[in-house]
Amino acid sequence: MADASGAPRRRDAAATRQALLEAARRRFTRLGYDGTTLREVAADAGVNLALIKRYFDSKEGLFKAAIASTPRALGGPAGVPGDRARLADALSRQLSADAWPEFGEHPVLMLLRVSGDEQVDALRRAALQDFTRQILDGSGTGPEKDPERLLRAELLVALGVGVAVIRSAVGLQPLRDATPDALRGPLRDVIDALLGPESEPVEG
Amino acid sequence: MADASGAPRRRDAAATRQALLEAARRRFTRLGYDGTTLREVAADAGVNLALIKRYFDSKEGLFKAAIASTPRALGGPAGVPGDRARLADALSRQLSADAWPEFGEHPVLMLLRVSGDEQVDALRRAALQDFTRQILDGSGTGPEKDPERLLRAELLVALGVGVAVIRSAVGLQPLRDATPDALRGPLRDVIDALLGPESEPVEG
Amino acid sequence: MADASGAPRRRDAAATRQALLEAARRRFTRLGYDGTTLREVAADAGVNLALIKRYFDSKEGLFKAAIASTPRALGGPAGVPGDRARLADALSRQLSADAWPEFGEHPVLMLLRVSGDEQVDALRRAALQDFTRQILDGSGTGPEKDPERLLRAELLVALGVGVAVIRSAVGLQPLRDATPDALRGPLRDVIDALLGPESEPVEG
Amino acid sequence: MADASGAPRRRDAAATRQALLEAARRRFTRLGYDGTTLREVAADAGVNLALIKRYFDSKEGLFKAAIASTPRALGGPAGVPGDRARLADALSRQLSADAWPEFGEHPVLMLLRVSGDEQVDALRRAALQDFTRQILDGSGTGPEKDPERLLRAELLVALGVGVAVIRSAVGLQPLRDATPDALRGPLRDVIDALLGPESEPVEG
DNA sequence: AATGAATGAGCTTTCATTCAT
DNA sequence: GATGAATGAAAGCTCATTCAT
Repeated sequence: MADASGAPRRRDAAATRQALLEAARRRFTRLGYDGTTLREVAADAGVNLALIKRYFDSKEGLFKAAIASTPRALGGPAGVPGDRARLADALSRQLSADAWPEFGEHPVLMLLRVSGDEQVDALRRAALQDFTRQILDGSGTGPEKDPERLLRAELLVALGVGVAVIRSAVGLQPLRDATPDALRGPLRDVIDALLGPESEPVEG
Repeated sequence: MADASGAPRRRDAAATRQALLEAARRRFTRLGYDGTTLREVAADAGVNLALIKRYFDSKEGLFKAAIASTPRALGGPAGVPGDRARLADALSRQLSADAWPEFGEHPVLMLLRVSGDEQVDALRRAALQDFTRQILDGSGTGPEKDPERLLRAELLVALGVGVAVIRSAVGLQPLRDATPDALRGPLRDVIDALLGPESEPVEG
Repeated sequence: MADASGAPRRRDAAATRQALLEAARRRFTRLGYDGTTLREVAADAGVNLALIKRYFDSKEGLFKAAIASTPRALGGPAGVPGDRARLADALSRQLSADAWPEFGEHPVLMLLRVSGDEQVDALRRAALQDFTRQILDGSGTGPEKDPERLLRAELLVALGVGVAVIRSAVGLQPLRDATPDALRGPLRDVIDALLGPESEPVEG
Repeated sequence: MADASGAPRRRDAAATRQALLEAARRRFTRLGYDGTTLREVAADAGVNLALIKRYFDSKEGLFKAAIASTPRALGGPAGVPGDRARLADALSRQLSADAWPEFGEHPVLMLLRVSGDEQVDALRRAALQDFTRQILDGSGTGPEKDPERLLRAELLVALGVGVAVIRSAVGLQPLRDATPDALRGPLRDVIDALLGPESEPVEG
């Protein structure tokens, strides 16, 4: 569907692997694990089906690689630095309608469902815990580890997941086409509500 | 798994149909569309596989019926009446760990994914719009239909969806086992943040 | 290859199962486990491939059923009764060229190779031990259980297995086309050599 | 598994070919034709898979070479010389439990099954006829070529084949672990029974 | 109304083989 | 001479669906 770009890309293992990985990521993100067939992934990548076994061993291996190669940073180059405004900004961009054009959908969707394999579950949990930690780090308050604070950060993660899921599954308007600008205000309000007033502007 | 209650329930169309529907709802909710097999649904219901065709025509027909039969009320018997505290209360109960024991998971999960069929999409959209409307109705402010207010309500719906999805997919703690009491505070904060301060207690 | 007899034999579970079993037995006997494909077995039986799953669950299930349904009696209706001449007679008939026309080969061939599955191994071992016991029973001597006597009986079983294998694999002449009459003399000599002179003609 | 001896054995065609051949012989003997995969053979030999094509052209080519390179001598360095005792001795050693440690199983097992290819069949037949001839030569009687005598020699070959097959396939005890000493007596009896009393010790 | 036999299509996986380098 | 990338065909298995009682 995508990369079958005429020239058969012969004899380039790295490129072939990469093409398969990207095709898989797109399909897994949009269609889920069961909805994705290896034949179609191979066709998208423009290579032979059996190469999936060669490079990823099995469908599960391909899925794990796809999950592992998914972007995890919430915000800028080095994650989200420490203040509330930047967190709101990062989230509103991440959750806007036209983010992730190369996936077709928000990549977090790949983290959901399938279940069963313990290793996959661990990967998914780790990814989401990563998001939670980034939110806490970016919330501009000390690392006081009280459980309610953790719960509140997880609720913010849940909000993000829910936005991605709803957009992908049913496309409610106006959420479906919301721009970063439209989301920034409401998200900032939610962040403040969940994480409390920003701790003193430490830096003057 | 459930209703194979010995006596073969011969010749009771309505009961048979109902048994199939409930079995299907449970499986679709927990395992998704692809993960649910008609044989198992029929076995759960204790009836013959071919009756699914008779009553629902096809797997998709069964799925549609399951979606259509899913509870839509956010709160009490007639939805959520008009004040902020009750909305927070209803949501915290709905999203707590042990709600919906008869489904195994939060029923909203059935509304997600599969896609493709236009009719199914319409059903799902309608269900989620229903939630949005109930939230707006329950938010204690006038029905001023500005789009941002709608977006903010949808974000609250997204939060709920996200909680259900995360709990089902990966089970982050402490969110996974959160009780209604643990959720009430944070949710109240989010509600207030998204829907603004409650309009003056109209009734004096 | 065999039973695709025009009329599709619709709606007769027992007959369908039987047809599959016979087709499987023929193929397993001639071609071994790996050499037998379920598609061909189904084609031979003139039924759909998926029915193998229905009736035997898997290839291994089919194989087990085929082994279990294989004849085990060395001789007459009730095994080999007690004297040397009848044992020689039974063996020479069993190992002659044109025995087992309905299998294509000697059914003992199905008992060989594949390995791996413990349950299958047990079935095979039991079948061959059955033969050994029948030989000892038919040897006209007391049941003195000394190990060498057991070893000698097993060598006789080995001779039978070897004849079947050689005939099937390479077809050495004159062994390949040997008639019961041609085999009786040599086999009688071997039996006597292995099991010792017949114990006193009891009914002297 | 065997020859991956560190240094990549570069540029030594004969050694590479030999390593492949030995690895193939081991696998074919233990696992049969279908159970042997070329990738594993190549891995055992520590060489690249494609070299099998270079040296043996195909899986069948490799199999033919493996068959052709299998030991055919029944007894000592120059086959079995002429007397009955030595034949029994040679056979009992050949058929004992721990003969052929370098194959894992008795090499005659490679001669069985697969079928189909005429050339392979000819090789196998020739090998078994070789055994038959050695037996007749070693039986201490004149080369009177009557067919029954041939049949009797073939039955002895069949006994050997059967022992190897049973040991490999199911492992009946006590045959499975029989030592040369345990086999010598019974085999001597069978030899005498099949080939008749030794003709006068011609050589004084 | 209800049952269970039968089917066709499609999936993942496995291999021998071929092709560039 | 040797390597590793790439391919095509076929296998076992699963499932929604249809057909005959």
